[in-house]
Amino acid sequence: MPHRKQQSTDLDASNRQGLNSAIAACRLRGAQVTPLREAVLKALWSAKRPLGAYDLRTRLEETSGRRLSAPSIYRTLDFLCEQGVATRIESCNAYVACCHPDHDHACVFLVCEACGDATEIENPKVEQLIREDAKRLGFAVRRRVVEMSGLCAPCQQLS
Amino acid sequence: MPHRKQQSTDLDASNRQGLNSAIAACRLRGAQVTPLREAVLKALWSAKRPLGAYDLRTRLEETSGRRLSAPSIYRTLDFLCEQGVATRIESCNAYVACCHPDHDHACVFLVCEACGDATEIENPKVEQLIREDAKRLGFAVRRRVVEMSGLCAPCQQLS
DNA sequence: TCATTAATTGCAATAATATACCACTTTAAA
DNA sequence: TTTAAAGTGGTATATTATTGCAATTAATGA
Repeated sequence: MPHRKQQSTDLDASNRQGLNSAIAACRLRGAQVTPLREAVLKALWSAKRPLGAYDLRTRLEETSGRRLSAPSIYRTLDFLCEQGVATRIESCNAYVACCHPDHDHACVFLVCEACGDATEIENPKVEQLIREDAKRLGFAVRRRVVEMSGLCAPCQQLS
Repeated sequence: MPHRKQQSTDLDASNRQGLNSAIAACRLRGAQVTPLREAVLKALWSAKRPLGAYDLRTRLEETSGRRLSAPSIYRTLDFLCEQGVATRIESCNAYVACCHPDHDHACVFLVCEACGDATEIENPKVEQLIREDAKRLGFAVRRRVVEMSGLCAPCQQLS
């Protein structure tokens, strides 16, 4: 029986702050933060866990009352990932709001197979180790994917 | 202009050895190595780079002259991954023969975006760092995905 | 301000990836 | 050799993602 956080459409204070700073970061770079982009980002912040593109679409359609096409969703997600304010979790085909958008680092995600929660942790040492390995091989790293799946502490209790 | 290794259906000596030791490893565990499983594994070893499930199907159909269903391919790939003799590269939706099937470690893959080659490296320190992080959070890691994408040395020269 | 260009969005169609389900066959175990 | 388990074949379908083009909106420069 998985432990599952309650879904809510509104943001608590800390998430609202995260959302706002993400928006500010995009604007600083001269990127347009359109209503659609903001709505998608807000949905990610309010979900707190990875959402698939089509899940996200359903949520946004329910919230906004209008239809959204798959390409719109994917384009928007691509934009948010490029801006570093969202991240694609490759092992889930899903997307989360990024909690540390301000610097270029190797985020490590711990993804619970039972409840679907994804915890983002930072570890500069992991980043550095990998960078050294890559350098030794002459490989120019552009993107890092570090994802652990397993069981989070609450779900271990429940199983 | 990407650097691309030549495709070949036959295995050179080192790949043949890898294939054989993978087969032996499965058998040691009491797992059945059926003709289909062996054929898929051989195709992965001869490709040397990640192949998508449908690519793999095409190759096997060309080699064997008979049709193969998608479910057969996926089931076989799941088996090979469970046995640790193949790995799914999440960021490519593709599969490679695993070069180090014998122990449970965090493989790091360097995937070239230009030529598609995937280099597997071992780094026990990465494994350990991640394990420590997870332990601190009470997270029980089951599966590790560590993938870097970028440009391999030969492709950097060509660009 | 208005024209021009660039960026963004809408949308239909379709591609690519993956799974559910059920019948049948082969292999392993009793 | 019967029985149970494991593996395979195949259809259909689910899920995830992209292409291509038209319409719209926003940014830029005269």
